[in-house]
Amino acid sequence: MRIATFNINGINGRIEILLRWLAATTPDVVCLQELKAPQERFPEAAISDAGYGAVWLGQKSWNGVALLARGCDPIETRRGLPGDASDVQSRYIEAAVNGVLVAGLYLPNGNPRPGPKFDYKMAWLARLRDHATMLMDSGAPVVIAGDFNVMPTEADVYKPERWHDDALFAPEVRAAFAALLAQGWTDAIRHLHPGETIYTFWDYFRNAYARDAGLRLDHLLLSPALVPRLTGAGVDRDVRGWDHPSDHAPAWIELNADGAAASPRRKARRAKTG
DNA sequence: ATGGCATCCGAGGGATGA
Repeated sequence: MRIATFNINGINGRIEILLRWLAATTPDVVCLQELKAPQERFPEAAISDAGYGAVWLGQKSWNGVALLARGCDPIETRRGLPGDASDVQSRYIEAAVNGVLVAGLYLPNGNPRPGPKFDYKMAWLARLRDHATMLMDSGAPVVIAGDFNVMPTEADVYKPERWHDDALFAPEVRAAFAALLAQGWTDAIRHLHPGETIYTFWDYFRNAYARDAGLRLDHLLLSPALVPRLTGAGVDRDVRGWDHPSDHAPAWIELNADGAAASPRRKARRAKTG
C-alpha cells in the first residue's frame, strides 16, 4: 500500500501534472494540499476517470486539501482541525482507507515572523498536537501526512544558516515539531534514510531545483502500529523537473499488508522452517 | 541583503507563498 503526499500548488492549473503522476506511480492513497480552488471547482470527474475516489475541503484562492483513494471512496472521519471554531482556513481532512486512518494537512507558512501569521502557525501546531494525542491514544493505525511547512533539522535545509529566523525553521517551530514526534510518531522518510540529503521543495527562483537548493517540508508520520509495516519511503524528485511543475515534489511511503508484517522472530522462524 | 517566480482572482495589479 503506497501512501503519498503532494502539494500540487493549484489543482486546476496543474491537473495534467497530477494525472501524469498518478498514472506513473499508482499510489493507493494521496494527500493533496494547496488546491487553491473553491469546493465546487474540485476536478472530481477527471480524478474519478483516473480511478480515484476523493474527499476534499476547498477554499477560494488559497489552501484546500484532499484525500484520494485508488479504486474506492475514502471514508471521511473529520474535516477541519478541531480546537478553534473561528478558523475558516481549509487545512485538514481525515479519512479511513483500507484499515488505515489518514490525516492530510497543510500547515500554515507563518511568515513573516514575528507577526499574526506566525502566531496562527504556532496556535495551529498546538491544536495539531492536541488532536494527534487523541489519534495516538486511539491505538488505530494512523498516518499524518502533508505539507508541514517545517524543516525538522539542519539536515533538511540546503543552507541552514540562512533560515534560522524564518517561520519554517525557527527554534520554536522545530521544537513544536519535535514535541509532536515525541508523542510516538515516526518520521517515515527520515527513519528509513537517516543521514541522507532529502528535499521535497525547491523554490521557483534562482534555478533552485537545478542547484538542488531545496527544503524538506513534506512529511509522513506513522503511529507505532504502522512502523513494522514500513517497507519503503521516498520522494518522486523528477516530478519537480516536469514542464510547468509544482514547487513541491510528491513524497511517499510503502506499507506491507496488514498481518504480513515480518517481526524479527517470525522472519527467523520462517527462515529456519523454509 | 535583496529579488527572483508562480498561483489565484478577475480584468489591473494585489495578496500570498517559502
